[in-house]
Amino acid sequence: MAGRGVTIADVAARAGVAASTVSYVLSGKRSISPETADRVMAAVADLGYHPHAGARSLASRRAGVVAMMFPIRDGMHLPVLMQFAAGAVAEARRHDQDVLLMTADEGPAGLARVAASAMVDGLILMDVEVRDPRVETLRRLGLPNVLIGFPADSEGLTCVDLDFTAAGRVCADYLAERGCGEIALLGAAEAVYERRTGFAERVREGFLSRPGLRAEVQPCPNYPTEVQRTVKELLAARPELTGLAVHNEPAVGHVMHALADAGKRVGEDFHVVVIGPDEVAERVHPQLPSVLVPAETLAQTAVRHLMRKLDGRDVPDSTLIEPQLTLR
Amino acid sequence: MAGRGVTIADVAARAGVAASTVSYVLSGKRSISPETADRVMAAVADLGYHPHAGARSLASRRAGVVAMMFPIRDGMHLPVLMQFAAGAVAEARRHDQDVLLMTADEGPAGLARVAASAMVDGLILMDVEVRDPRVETLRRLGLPNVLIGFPADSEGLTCVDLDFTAAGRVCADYLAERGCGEIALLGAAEAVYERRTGFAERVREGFLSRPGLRAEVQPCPNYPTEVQRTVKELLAARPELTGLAVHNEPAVGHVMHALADAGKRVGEDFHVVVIGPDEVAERVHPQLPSVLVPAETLAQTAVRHLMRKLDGRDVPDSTLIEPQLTLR
DNA sequence: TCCGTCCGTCGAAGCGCTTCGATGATCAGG
DNA sequence: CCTGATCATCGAAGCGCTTCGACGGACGGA
Repeated sequence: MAGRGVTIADVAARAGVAASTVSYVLSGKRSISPETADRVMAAVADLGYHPHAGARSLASRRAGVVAMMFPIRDGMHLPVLMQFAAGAVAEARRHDQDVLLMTADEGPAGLARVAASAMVDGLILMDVEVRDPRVETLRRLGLPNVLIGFPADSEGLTCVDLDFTAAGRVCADYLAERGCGEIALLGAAEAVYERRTGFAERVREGFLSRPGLRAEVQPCPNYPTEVQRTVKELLAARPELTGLAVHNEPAVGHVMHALADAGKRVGEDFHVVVIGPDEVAERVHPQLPSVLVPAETLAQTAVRHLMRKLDGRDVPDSTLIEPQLTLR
Repeated sequence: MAGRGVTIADVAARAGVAASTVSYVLSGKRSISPETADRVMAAVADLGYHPHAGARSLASRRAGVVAMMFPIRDGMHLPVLMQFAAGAVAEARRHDQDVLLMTADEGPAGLARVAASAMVDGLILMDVEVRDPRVETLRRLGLPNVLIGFPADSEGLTCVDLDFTAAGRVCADYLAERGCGEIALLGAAEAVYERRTGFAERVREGFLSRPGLRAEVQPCPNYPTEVQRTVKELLAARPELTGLAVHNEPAVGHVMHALADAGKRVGEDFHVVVIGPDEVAERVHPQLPSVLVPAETLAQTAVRHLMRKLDGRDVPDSTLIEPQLTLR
C-alpha cells in the first residue's frame, strides 16, 4: 500500500536494520551486504516508502529539483516550447529530478528567490535575449545553470542552442543553389526582433551572410490574413523574388496559399524552405525542404549538461547543434 | 546582498531576537510588537533572507508547491496549454506557491510519488479523460486536488471546466438562427476522440443535441492540406451543408480558404463559428463569431480552488464556466 | 497593594533525512 | 594465536525551520 507518513524509521524497523543502513542502501554511498539490501528493498516496496523531499533536501543539501524558466510572451512559438518542456521533464525524470516551472515575468528576483530558498539545485533558462537582465543575476547566484540560447556575453556560461546562424545560411544556400538571385526570409513577429531574441537575430545574420544574393528579412505576424497580406506585399515590392525561407511555423500553410494565389509554382519557378518542425514542412503541398529546430534534443542536452554540472563534472561552455537540411 | 546560506538564526542575531520570533514575524501566527517586527523585517531585507524550503516543509508539513500534470500528447492543442500554464503559475505565485511540472506519462505512479514524498501540497490535473486511471489514484492519495475537466464519475472531486456541452449547443443554435438546416462540427484530431477526452465528447453532445437539425461531427487533423481535404470531402458529401462549427484552432484559416475555394461566401450563404481563442476568429477574413475557451480563467479558478482546499475551506464540487458567444 | 490576565518573547523539541565516526566481526598474514 | 586491515552496520549529530509551552513584565480590577 502506498502510505502517508511512512518514514525511513518504519522501513528500518521492518527490515530489522538501522535507519542509516536504509539510507545507505538507497543511496549506494556505502557498501551493504546483498542480503541486507534485499530485505531493505522489500520493506521499501511493501510500505510504499518515498523519502520526504524536504527532509532529504535539508540533510543532503540537494533538492532533487531543477527550475526551468519559460518565456511566455508575445510571438513566442508555443508548440516548440511545449516540445521543449516535454523533453526537459522526461530527461530530468531519467535523472530522478523534478522540474519547477517558472515564467520569465518572475525575472531576476524569481531566480534569486528559488536559489536562496534552496528549492532547486539548478536552473535552465530558455529563450535568452541578447541583453538579458537575468544573466547577471545568474552569474552572482552561483547556482549551476544552463542557458538555451546565447546572450551577448556568454563567457563562463553554459549555453546550448541550434546553430541558428548556420541555419540561416543553409537556407540561403539552398535557395541560391536552386538558382534564386533574390531571396527573402519571412521571420517571426516583429516583437520577437524588437526584444532581440538571440535566435531571431542569428537566423537573420546567417541568411544575409551569403555574398552575391539580394536578400532581405521580413518580420511576419502569425495570423492567416496578415500572413497573406505580408506575402502579397512582399511579392509586389520585389517582383524578382524567387526564393523564400519561412521561419514562422503557423504561417507556412498560408504562405503556400498566398504563393499559389500569386501564380507561383513552388518547386519550379519559386523555391521555399522552412525552419521548423518536420510536420509543418511535410504536411503542405508540395512538401518543402526544412531545417528542424530540434527542441527535444536541445532540452535533453540542456538537462544533461545541468546534471553533469550538479555532479561536479565539466561540460562544454557552448554547444551549437548543427542544422540539418532535409530535402523532400 | 543576496546570500547563500543565510539562516533564520542569522536574521535573529542581527535583529537581536530569538529565531522563533523571526518565524512568528514572518508567518504572523503570533502577535509581535511593531518595533520588533520592523527590526526583523529590516534584518530580513539586509541579509536577503529566504527560508530554506526543505526545512520549512519538514517542520511545517507544507511544501509551498503544487503540481500540475500536463497532457503532452497527440492532437493536444498546445497554445491553449501554454496559456493554461501561464495562468496557473501566475495565480500560484500570488498565493506564494510554486508549480511543479509533471507530464501525463508519469501517470498514477507519478502522482503517488510526489504525494508520498511530500513534495507538493496539492495537485492539478489537466485534460482529464472520461475514464481516467489517474482519478482513482487521486482519490486514494487524499492529496487536495482539482481537475480541469470531468471524468465519468466526478463524485466528491473538485472539477473545473468550460461548459463544453453548452458551447456545442451555442454553436448549433447560432447556425440554426442563421437559417442553416444542415450543419457540421469540425473537431479535433481523431486521436483526441479515441482517447475519450472529456471536452471533445461534450462539445459533440451539445452540438448534436439541438432537435430539427441535420448535424454531424467530423474529426479533423491539424495540418494545412489535410484540413483542406477534410473540408472539401465534407462539402462534397453534404451538398446541403450551410453551417460549420470549427473546434480546431490551427485549422480555422485553412477552413476559410477551402470554403472560399469551394465558392462559399461566409457570412452570406454559409456560416462559420469558432470555438477557440479570440485572435483566431478575429484574424481571418471575414471575422468569425466565436466561443472563447477561457484557459487563463480556468487555470486561475483551478488554482484558487486548490488554495481554498489547502486552507481547509470548502469549494464547489463542480464549476462550469458558461460559454460566451462573441459576434463579430 | 496584590492577584490574575494578557501580551510579547524565548528556549527547546522535533520534523525525517544524511553523514560521520565508531564498533564488531571476519579474515589474511606473520 | 595475535595484529592489522577490511567490511557491514549502527548511533548520534545536525541540517533550518515551526510550534508548543513557559515565562517575565505590564496592566487592570478588587
